[in-house]
Amino acid sequence: MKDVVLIVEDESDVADLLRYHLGKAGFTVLTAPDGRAGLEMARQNRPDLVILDLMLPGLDGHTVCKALRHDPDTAKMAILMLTAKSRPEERVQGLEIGADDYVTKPFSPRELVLRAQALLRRLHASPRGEVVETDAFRLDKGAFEVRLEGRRLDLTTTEYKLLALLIERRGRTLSRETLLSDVWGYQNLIDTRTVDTHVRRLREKLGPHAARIETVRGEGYRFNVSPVP
Amino acid sequence: MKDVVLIVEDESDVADLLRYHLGKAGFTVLTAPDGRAGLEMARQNRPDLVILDLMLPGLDGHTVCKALRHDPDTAKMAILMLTAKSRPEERVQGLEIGADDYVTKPFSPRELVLRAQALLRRLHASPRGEVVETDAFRLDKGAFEVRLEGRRLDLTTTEYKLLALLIERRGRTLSRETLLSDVWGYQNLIDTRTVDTHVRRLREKLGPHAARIETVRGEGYRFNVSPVP
DNA sequence: GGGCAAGGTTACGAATTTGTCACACGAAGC
DNA sequence: GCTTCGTGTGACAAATTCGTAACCTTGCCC
Repeated sequence: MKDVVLIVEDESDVADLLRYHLGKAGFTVLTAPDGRAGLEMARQNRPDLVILDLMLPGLDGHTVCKALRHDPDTAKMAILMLTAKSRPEERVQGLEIGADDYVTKPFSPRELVLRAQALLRRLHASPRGEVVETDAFRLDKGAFEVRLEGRRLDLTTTEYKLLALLIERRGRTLSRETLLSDVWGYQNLIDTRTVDTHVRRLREKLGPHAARIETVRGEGYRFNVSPVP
Repeated sequence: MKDVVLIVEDESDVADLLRYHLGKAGFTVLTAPDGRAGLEMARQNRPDLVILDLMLPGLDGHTVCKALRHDPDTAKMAILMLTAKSRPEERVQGLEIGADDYVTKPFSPRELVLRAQALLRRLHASPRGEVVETDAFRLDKGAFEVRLEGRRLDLTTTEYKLLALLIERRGRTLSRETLLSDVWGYQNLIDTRTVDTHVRRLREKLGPHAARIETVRGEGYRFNVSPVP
């Protein structure tokens, strides 16, 4: 189960180094070049961990950290601060603002990865539900969420149920009747065309991956693991 | 819904015979002429059952079977091995590798269909989603529902999350902050009194079991397994 | 190409859901 | 008894969500 890490770092060589090592360690990596982009990406994609440079153009790390903790959607994320300074008072200040850990530059990539893993181990102490993963999708039944390439999809209950069903039975064509009976419950007076509308709404939210939900003319819909040839 | 069977068999007359009888028995039938194609088709189409000839060009049945069991996407499928040999040691070897059942050629189509049906009955009997049961409550995370004395509770998303959390951590007092952070995902923006309202709504739906959600004055709420003394 | 059926798209009103508030109630402290 | 604090209760408006209908596009068969 891949964890998602967001790197907020303006120096691209440092970001690349982090991306390489974290990727190698099995994380899904997102990056943002400045504080404002970082905040937006954190809110949109809900990473498990945010690695935050203290020195940033525009909003600095402390401000971003406070904002993350303050914003409803991002308050729970683990935050690891990166700083060039190692003075104890800086460290304390950082932790007070809400960072979970602190690493000083220059850092050993190995140490950083270990710290990240330790943070997430703590974060995951609460048990998660069952998880189904395909190449780009992750269905987390415990958290009621679907992630696409690490980004959390914002789904309604019906949409979640429908997508969860499609993913669980991926590779199979499911008739509208099957979908209606499993998602809506079986004693329904609901029009089968309703399925079409919900599929459309789902596809909209899947963006470039919309084609994953394939229409099988006269049969129903099917979720494909890899793009159709 | 129809069960899907994948036949991996290089002799087309045998494959046709199987296709005919399984189709007549109500299965959706897919075929693959060799091991490599079989693996690919299994991954793509996720059949319920794979009927696997032991003797195949290229990858042999044992290798395919091991590969199927190794990939999490295909590991749970039922596997029925077909072999020309009936020596007991072959049978044992096949079962050790992970096949669920074994049929020797020449076989009676009727027997094979019966064995396939038996395998699938077993497969479908095992529960899918995670389930937590107390004396009167059953939380089914897979089906997204809570049952009280067998009756399905009609809950909204928020109510379900809240009740699921209380049941999962039953016997422990959970503060409003904890509940907010776990159900809503954060603690900052929402009034803690909101929890009270949702607890009230839940209790309403629990009817005579309302007291199961105990108020711990000044602390929070707690779900009790047995009625409060 | 014409005609038809299946599916895509958009719009919209109704129903549901949700967070907050105001007030009522009751236990604990004085 | 009186006050206070924490919680229960009912109401409400805003936001979300849903199913349907109407219209448009596409694929398929002749």
